[in-house]
Amino acid sequence: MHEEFPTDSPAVVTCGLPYANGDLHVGHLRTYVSGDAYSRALERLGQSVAFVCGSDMHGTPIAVNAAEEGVDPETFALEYHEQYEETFPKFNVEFDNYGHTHDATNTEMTRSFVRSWIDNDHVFEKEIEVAWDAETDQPLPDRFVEGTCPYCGETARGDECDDGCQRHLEPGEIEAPVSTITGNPAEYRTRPHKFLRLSDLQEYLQGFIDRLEGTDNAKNQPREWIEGELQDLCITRDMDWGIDYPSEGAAAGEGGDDLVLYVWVDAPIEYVSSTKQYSERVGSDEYDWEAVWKDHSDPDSEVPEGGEILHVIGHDIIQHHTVFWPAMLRGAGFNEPRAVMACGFVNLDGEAFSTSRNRAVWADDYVESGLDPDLYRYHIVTGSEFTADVDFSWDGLQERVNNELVGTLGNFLYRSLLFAERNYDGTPETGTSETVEGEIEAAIEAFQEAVDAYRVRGLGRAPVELAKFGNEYIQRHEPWKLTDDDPEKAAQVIRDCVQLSKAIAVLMEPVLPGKADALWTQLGEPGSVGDVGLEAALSSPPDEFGEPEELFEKIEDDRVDELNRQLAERVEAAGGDGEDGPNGETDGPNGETDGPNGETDGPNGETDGSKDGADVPDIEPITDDRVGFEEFKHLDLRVAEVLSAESIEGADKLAKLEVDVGVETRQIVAGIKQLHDLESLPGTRIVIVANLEKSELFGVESNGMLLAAGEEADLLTTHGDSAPGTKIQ
RNA sequence: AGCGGGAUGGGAUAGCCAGGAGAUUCCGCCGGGCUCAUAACCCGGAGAUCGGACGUUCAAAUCGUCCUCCCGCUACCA
Repeated sequence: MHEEFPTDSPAVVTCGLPYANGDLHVGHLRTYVSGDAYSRALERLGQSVAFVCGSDMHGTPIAVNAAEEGVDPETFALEYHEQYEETFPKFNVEFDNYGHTHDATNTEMTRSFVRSWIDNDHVFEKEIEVAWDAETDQPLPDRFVEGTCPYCGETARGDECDDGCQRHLEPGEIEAPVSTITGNPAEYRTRPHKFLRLSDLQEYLQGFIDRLEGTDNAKNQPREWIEGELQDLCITRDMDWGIDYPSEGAAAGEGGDDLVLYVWVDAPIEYVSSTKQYSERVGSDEYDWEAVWKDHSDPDSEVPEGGEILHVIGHDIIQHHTVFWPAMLRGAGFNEPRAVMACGFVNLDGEAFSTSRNRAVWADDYVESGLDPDLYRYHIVTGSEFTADVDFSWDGLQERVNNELVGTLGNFLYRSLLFAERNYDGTPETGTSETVEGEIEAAIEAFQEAVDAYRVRGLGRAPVELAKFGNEYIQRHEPWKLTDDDPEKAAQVIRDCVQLSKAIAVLMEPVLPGKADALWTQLGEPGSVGDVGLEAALSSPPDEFGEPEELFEKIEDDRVDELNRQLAERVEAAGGDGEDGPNGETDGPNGETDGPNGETDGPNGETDGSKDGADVPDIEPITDDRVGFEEFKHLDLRVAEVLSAESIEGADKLAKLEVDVGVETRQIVAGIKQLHDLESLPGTRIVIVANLEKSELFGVESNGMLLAAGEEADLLTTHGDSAPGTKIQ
């Protein structure tokens, strides 16, 4: 359906926006390194490409954290923005443009998107119930409220059930809301909000998903959502921090209604804005953002046309990029993504990162280690397939570097170029053999295939495979023996090796850009290898070059020991006393900090001391909300006798009980596993709600509910010896 | 139980979508070679019923069905 790369259209590669709310760690960097490598690979193929990104500045987590620190959200977010901007180049991640969602370009671009939706009649207003803090008299959007998820019953944030079922929650959905500002129960108030009518675009999205390229997870996962009924997206929030909703009544640019746009509206639009900034800087002759992003198809066409839009993200935000985002683009008359590449998590020594336990290797840790950024890049890109999880560890890094980069790649380059320089002052005067030329062509082919299949790992493998061939080749021909016996043959072999070295420089550029440039210079080539295409892999190297240097150095054992020790000490320090939140937060696995999802806060978390006090059990006030006697009578409470109790495999708390309720034997599930000795339960009289709706937990049917008091689940029983089945009234 | 990811020589991984001689790469083990090279590199070897069972096929690691086990997330009706 789509043409192979390179195409005549300009391309844009984007990475999920880092959320300006915390430090970056080596897990986050997987996306940025991969995007950078992929973008560089497209350039090697001759594709015109812009690589853009920006910081995500809005949303409630930033507003909440800024408020905690007593600074305004803009100052707070800008600080992280600047930090990110400085960090990326340290990993050779070089965006053509790096903006942020709060800048003038994105503010205006976002408003123009919204105006287009309004003009195209995709927006409607609806009164909805939103959480409200009565004490401070303010609305409580998204993370300003916590409560119970209506789908799974877990504690959830206002916009996302982060601990539970991971669902996106629309405003007003959360149950038993509590203000995170005052800790008071929140009220619901009716407020008018704006919605993007996704149902208008359902048919379009179904076609879109069939056209979408990229990794399998990104292509398959959204089908479930798109084929179901799409819920309209609430695009506004009652808060100050964000981009004002462009009110129809007010003058252009003026905000209205005290509403700002939901952070997931302006965040992806930054992809467009950032491209525009790049375009404006280099000139539209060089790169035209509108050619990429605008829809250039016929007005009636069902398929938009434009440039090649490629999104590199973590797989926690697939839904936003394959459902909401294309709908947003389509609704505003824009082009659609060609591919979404979603990567897996990064684990640390086989376990998930845990920022709250400080069990993480931060970007700064790596920078301070003094190790070359290309080593990290190689390790993370080739450590597993892109969609699979990948493990980061200092030991793993050492093994890969010492064996593959030093032993295979570096060694081949060094021995070849040194031999060439000593014996021929550079490139021997003869042509490349057919064998070697064929080998290089095959490597180029493999590289091209990796790009077309969106397999970043293949980009890193290609140069190492070629070096491996080189080592075999040089060993097989032993030119050091031939210099006297057959000088012509020796020159031929070394000429081949120099050509292989040059090809390796070109092929390794995407993943190992710094090292590739160093090699390029050693070869006596002018300029940067980043300026040449793949065809340079087969063109003649300069006649002369100087003595080469070792491109990679081994990582010594004591270095690794030291790095491991530092990490262990830090985990120890953080874990020893620094009480986690009750749930011991792990970071959104791979750390796509993009958007408000996938974010977890730092140590301060969301338990504020007053709530988890096990010490002074506050007696819950008795509710004023009276029920009538009739209503009470609806409950059918019965005495029951426990016949058996067994643990439910896999559940922390649940036990399966068989109880005798006189007329029959019931099976019920109760969350008492840790609180009672199950073996001692049979024979115990308990009280159950006999007419509770049946449900299934862990695949076990629960037909009724056991009653118990308080946190310790003190079982309700009878004072006398009422028979099982006796009704309680 | 649901969703997702796995199960491939001692460890870690590729191959599976587009079936074709039992399979990649890295480490480890055994033996040999080379000495241009960063104690590097090259060659050879031991070692596997490609989790299990059916099925489709001339042909299955690869496709289908069922099953077992592992991991992650979810579900924990107090």
